[in-house]
Amino acid sequence: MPTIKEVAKAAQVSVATVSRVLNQDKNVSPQTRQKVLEVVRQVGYTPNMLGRNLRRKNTERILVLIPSLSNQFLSGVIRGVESAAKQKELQVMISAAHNDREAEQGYLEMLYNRSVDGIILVGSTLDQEELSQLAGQYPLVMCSEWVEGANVSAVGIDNEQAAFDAVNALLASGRKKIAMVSNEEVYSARLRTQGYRRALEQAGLPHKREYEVEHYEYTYRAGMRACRMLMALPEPPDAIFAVSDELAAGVCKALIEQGIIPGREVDVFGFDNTTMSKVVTPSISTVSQPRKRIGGTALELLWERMEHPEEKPRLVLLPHELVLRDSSQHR
Amino acid sequence: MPTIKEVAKAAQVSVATVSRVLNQDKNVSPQTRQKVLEVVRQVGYTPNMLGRNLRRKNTERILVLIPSLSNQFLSGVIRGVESAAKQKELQVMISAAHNDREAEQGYLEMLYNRSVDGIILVGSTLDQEELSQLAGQYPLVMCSEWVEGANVSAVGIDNEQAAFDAVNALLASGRKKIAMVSNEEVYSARLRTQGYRRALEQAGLPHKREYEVEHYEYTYRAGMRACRMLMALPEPPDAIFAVSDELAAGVCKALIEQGIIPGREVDVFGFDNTTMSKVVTPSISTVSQPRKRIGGTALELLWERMEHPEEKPRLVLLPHELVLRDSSQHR
DNA sequence: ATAGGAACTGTAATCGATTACATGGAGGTG
DNA sequence: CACCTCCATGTAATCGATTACAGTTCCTAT
Repeated sequence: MPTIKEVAKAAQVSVATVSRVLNQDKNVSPQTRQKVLEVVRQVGYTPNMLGRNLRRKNTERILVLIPSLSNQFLSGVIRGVESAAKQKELQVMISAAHNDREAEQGYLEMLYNRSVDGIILVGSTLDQEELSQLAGQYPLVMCSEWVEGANVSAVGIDNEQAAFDAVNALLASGRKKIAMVSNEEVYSARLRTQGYRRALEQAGLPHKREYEVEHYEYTYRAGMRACRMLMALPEPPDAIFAVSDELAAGVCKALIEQGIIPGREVDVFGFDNTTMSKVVTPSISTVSQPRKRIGGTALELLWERMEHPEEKPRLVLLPHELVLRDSSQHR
Repeated sequence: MPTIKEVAKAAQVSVATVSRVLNQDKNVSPQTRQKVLEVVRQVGYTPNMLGRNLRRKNTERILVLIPSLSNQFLSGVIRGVESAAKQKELQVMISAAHNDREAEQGYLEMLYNRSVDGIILVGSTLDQEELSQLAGQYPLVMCSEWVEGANVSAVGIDNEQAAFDAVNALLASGRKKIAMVSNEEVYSARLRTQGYRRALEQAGLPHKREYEVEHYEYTYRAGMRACRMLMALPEPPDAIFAVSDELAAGVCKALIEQGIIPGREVDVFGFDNTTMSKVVTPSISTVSQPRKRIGGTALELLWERMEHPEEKPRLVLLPHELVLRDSSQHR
């Protein structure tokens, strides 16, 4: 791998001139430019980014740090990030923190040690204090999942309202005994539980404690377990709202195992509009988030932080939509 | 963000000494070490990786380049890469190339320009020539999906044999009209088609051209389309083998739409043992690959290339397993 | 007592680029 | 012709670390 020095020698110019050619500096005569480019092509020179980055003090690279890779919804968000990043000529890298605090901190350190120019963080194991402090010093924004009270730019949907809407859809088709499968560890899920409660309250329905089932994983197994618990109650629910499609798919599977067809005796509602909600039979009603727009906005917010670090962080809420399918009655 | 120079001044030592302390060089007296560490903690110093990387000529960072993020199977593979990388103290970054040649080349350039120390490539749009050349110069290995004839280390399963086994399982339960949904653009799928044909041949069955359906996507929609085509044939198949679970799920969905229950009149077999194959009803028989082991081995192969670039690339095939579920008859 | 070596520390070169500043020549103007 | 400007190019400083080499001190063995 040749260096700029070797190129300079071969082209019989100084390294400065080579650098100018490569960085489109106008102060180069057409002939020298030609000659340099010729040599560059001939020896197959590519600038060493380690040198460039050190001098420029940046990398033109950002990191998207997500909790887990096997998340269809997030892959849509990342598509949004990628296409917005392309506009700004930023390279996008992804890493998974797996809800491991140490791993997360290891990746966040890339801000300190300048390995990346900024980070888009999806969820976090850090607290509001730590996040606010970090975001105050470095370009850091949150996306889809954020932390209550943290002074960090963020983008997502209005989770409380979305859950409220979903539950109202169930109420509208006559359901009265609506259960919820949630996860109090995640802020977005807590908000959804609040929306669920508000909808019940507004409809004048009591909200029974035993209708709120907790699970710390968004897996279909957890959904199955939750469903079995709910259906074993003295007064089983006639609708189940889960905070993710995979949970909802598990709920449906457990119902089917018991001979109950989702959408008939019991309605099921999911969240995120993933492929799974479309593929399973019956298909699952769900809340759709504008994934690509969320990702694109996250990048814009990050850019804002990079260009104007002094400005205040802001929260952007984008509109959600209900997608009604066979797992819930409707007309 | 303080630099090593400022730390040195504050600790009243030279930058060399600070560097020695930070890099566990034994030639430092306990007192100075103490003092330096004190200052480091106090000012919150973190070494700037851009400087370190330039000097050391490496980044201790590798890239896993995959075609798409929304792939449950690959996320397991990456878990395997991550845990093996942890042992070697390498940081793992992931990027998606989306089958876009330009995007792929942009990421591969990170080898040339030293942004990463090595790349694990899952599939590629490059040809054997280009890949061989690249892998000859830089640490590059392929994983799960590789390219015929490329002189590159790779790890995966024996796709031909796996398909052979899957089709034999269908034959064993009495199926005779077995169709296949494949993708001739992908080498692993071509191998699977070969295994399918070999199984039919060995069973003395003709392989009908119209039973081999092509699709260039691994989506459930493509699976549905393929299934509708197959079932519209004058002599529809009594079993359908798809090269991915998502395709298989689409096949099942289309069957159900026609009132046919997978596993009764028509068997369905998928590939990869993803969550989806378990969640859908009926659950789908599939081929399971040792994902984490594949990922771990990919990292070991990459490490081999990094440490001993002169040694010949090698191909590692790991064992697969059939997972029989409700979508296929069996006893 | 002195040579030799070990232990500790500092000076300065180095990695590969970018870029501020200096320089020299061409061309224009009064 | 003298002077100024502008363009093209080169020289050298710089980014922030690591590390080869050199120097100093002090201990030990003869």
